[in-house]
Amino acid sequence: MFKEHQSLVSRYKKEMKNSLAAYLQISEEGIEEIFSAIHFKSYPKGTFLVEPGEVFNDCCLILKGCVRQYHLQDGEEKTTFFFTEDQWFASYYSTAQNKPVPYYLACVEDTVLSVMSIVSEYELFKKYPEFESVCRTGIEEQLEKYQEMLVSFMSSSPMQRYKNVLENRPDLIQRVPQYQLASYLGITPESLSRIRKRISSPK
Amino acid sequence: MFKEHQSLVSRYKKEMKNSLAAYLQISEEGIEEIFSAIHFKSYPKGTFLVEPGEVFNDCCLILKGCVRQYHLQDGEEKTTFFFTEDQWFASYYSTAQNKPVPYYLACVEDTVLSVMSIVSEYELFKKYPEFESVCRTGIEEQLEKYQEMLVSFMSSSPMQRYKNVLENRPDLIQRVPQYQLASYLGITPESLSRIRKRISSPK
DNA sequence: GTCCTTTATTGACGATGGTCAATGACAAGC
DNA sequence: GCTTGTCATTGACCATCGTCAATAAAGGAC
Repeated sequence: MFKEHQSLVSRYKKEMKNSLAAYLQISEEGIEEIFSAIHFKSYPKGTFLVEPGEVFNDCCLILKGCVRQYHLQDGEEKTTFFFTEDQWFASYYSTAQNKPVPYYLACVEDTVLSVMSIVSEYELFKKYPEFESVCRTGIEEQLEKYQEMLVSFMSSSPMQRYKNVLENRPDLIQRVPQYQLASYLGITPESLSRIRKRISSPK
Repeated sequence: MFKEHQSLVSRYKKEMKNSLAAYLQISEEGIEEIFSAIHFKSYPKGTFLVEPGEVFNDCCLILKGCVRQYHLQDGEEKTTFFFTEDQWFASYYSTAQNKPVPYYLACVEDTVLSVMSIVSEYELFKKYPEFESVCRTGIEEQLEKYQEMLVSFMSSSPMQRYKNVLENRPDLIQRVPQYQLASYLGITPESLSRIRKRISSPK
């Protein structure tokens, strides 16, 4: 683990425990048991969390850093998501069906995650229905978010999509190489370059 | 309710009760209570289930028919989803936050739904954790499905998207007017028409 | 620092999509 | 039957995107 991550992690641990206690009206031991199923991990830039062909069994929350999801299509990288601070990801399908995922998850930056295996999650759900409730609500929110992303993507042009990113996730443009951002917008790096030009010098 | 829907509905009711009993290891009365919160409704083609500005409080499963989600953007209809048999939809965000939805849900055909209000759902969750578990799993599946849709949409061209529909939901092409399908694919009716031509007569 | 790889930009050109207008096909209402 | 309105198709024209190639800029390794 990186030196600069060690103090971060101990802070995150405290925060996480406080959040658990705030959201769950259960016994101290319950909180403790759930907390002990959470692992804090630190990865250097470039690390793959999972690669095509592997089963992905974890639910990961980003505490610091950035993770990119992409797959190869005819030799081309297609970037589909950038996860950053406070966003989480998992593949319930891969875990439940024991099927490999078709994509890479790669750290775009040095990254700190809190990780819980889906199996522990399910065991804890049985034991603490209230924990299941909190997680279910989180999943509902995530579902809503993905629906909105889909709607937004379907009903806008590449230029509008770039402007959306500028508006809603301006940090991404600094953090992420442009060719990755381009495929995230569904276009080629050349087109993104021209869109940026068109925006900066509108005739 | 349509005459031809009445016998359908009584069949669906039986099926639904059987499914509940199969998935939930709880008392007869529990099943009965959950079942009684489900309402079966039949709507003629053209009915709006919800319109922009209204709060949407239900979780709807399509037993028969087709529902289209769309919104207006600069006066243009943007179709974002077609829900058909065995698919369900809800807006947990709208219900939980008491915020209006920004879209229409309109029946493209005469449609039969099973409906449960989200409020009853949450009450039943408290009473029957096992019911919550089953629903959570359903939501996880839905989340996974939307992620895949998003990935598929992001990484394919209009022509590929049309071919995907041909492949995966061929019925849609018969059931739905082409101008609605076009905006579902993110293009204009004219472009869809040309894509169809290109496919049918490849030079 | 230099070298080398990766990434970003630019130009040229063909393919595709958007727009507008005209036409054709079809169904509903009278 | 005719009319009307809706939807689908086609053509013309321009904007944008993809592709390929060349060049410039940035970042790492040494």
